Amino acid sequence: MDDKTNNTAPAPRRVLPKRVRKEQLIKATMKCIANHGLSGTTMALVTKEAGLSLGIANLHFESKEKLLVATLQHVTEEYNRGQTKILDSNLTVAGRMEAILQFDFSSKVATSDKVAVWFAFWGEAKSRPTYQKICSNTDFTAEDALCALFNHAIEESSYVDSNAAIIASGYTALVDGLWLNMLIAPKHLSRKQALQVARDYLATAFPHHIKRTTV
Amino acid sequence: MDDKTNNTAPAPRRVLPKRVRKEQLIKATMKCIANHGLSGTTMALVTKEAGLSLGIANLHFESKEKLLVATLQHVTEEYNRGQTKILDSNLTVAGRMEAILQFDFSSKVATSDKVAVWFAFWGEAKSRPTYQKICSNTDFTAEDALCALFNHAIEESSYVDSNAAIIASGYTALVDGLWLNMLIAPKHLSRKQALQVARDYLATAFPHHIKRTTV
DNA sequence: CATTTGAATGAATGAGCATTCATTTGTTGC
DNA sequence: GCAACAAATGAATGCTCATTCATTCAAATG
Repeated sequence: MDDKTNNTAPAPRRVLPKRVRKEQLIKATMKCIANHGLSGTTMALVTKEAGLSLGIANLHFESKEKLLVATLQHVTEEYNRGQTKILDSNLTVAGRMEAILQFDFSSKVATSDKVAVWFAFWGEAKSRPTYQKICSNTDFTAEDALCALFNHAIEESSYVDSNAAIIASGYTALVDGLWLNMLIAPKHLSRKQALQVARDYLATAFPHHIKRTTV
Repeated sequence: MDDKTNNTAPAPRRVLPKRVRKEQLIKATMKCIANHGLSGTTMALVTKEAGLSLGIANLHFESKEKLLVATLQHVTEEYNRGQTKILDSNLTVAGRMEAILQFDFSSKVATSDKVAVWFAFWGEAKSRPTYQKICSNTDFTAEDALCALFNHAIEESSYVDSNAAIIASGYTALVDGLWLNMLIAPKHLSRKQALQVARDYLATAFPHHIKRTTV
């Protein structure tokens, strides 16, 4: 009787394709960074979190450093893809703006885990060219895309004295700053409040496109 | 020839008061964090940077952790003191606003070294209650103080539909975000540009107090 | 000048951690 | 059913680094 119901499950070892293993490990890395910080993230913790053996991360990623970079890329690429999808959609300019707002503060993007990863790397970026490149490229991409949208809005309603580049720069920084505050003091700044602050910013810049929520 | 002119200066040991040593070590820690990141900051590096012996940091701070916390506090307290000094001054409301803008993007505050320290700890704050408390308290203090100033401005010029709390929250987040971008991509966002973005924000909210810089 | 005090030093210690690789085990082709 | 192969494991290895503490030395005291 090779009974599978023994509760001290010994070693249900499985062979799975590389893709699946990599994904498992990246997910586990994100959780570890969120819960223990970048400095507290060890290979032992990550592999335990993934329910796998110690050696497996090096098998699939070659080194801890490469696993970390892959994790950062995973998060940033996910963000850029989501943003691009909205900006390339066939919504109206106002519709796209509203969608961006919802996206930036949705429960999918503004997840504590993901934002924690984001800032963990940002904090080390100054001394790590690899991290710096990934982080800044993500930000540039996001900002440039927004700039294009804002220029359309300015043309459409001929706002005077408006500078799309400045507003895009401001909006990007504002979102980063709000995420930071949500991360560190979620009880002080909720997602809903952060969304209100961001909407307020766009409503002020583009009153014909975005309506301020009544306070 | 026991020649004292040998250029590998041997050991001009000095005894100095605790206060001075502590300050030296905190300065050195800031530099290390800026140049090597929090994870790359070792006791050996810090003490070498300070030109002192390996054991001295533990002598004066008891542990690495306590040295790091002292460094974070040094930076945050300096910021809060500077901000308070402006807000408690006898300048007009508009004058205080302008002074805050200049202060937040002055070469004293927005120094690469200091901002790097700031964000290095912010990145780890989620998993470190001690860091989290210091970082979030600093932000609350700054935000509350601004909120009071903005309320005065609203009374003064009876702006309609303005909510000081939201604007303060937004301004604080905006400054954090701008610092972040300056830190990571100084070539993409200069101090001057960042100041313009921040001024734009306040000029939009308080047009009677702050004038937009022409673009 | 002799003595005491405690600041400063840095070699030695030991803990923690990434990485390696011999071994085990599941899978595939014959 | 049996090789041959590749995925997975985790004990062992060796390195990095915070911390300790016996020793050295500058200043204060009489």
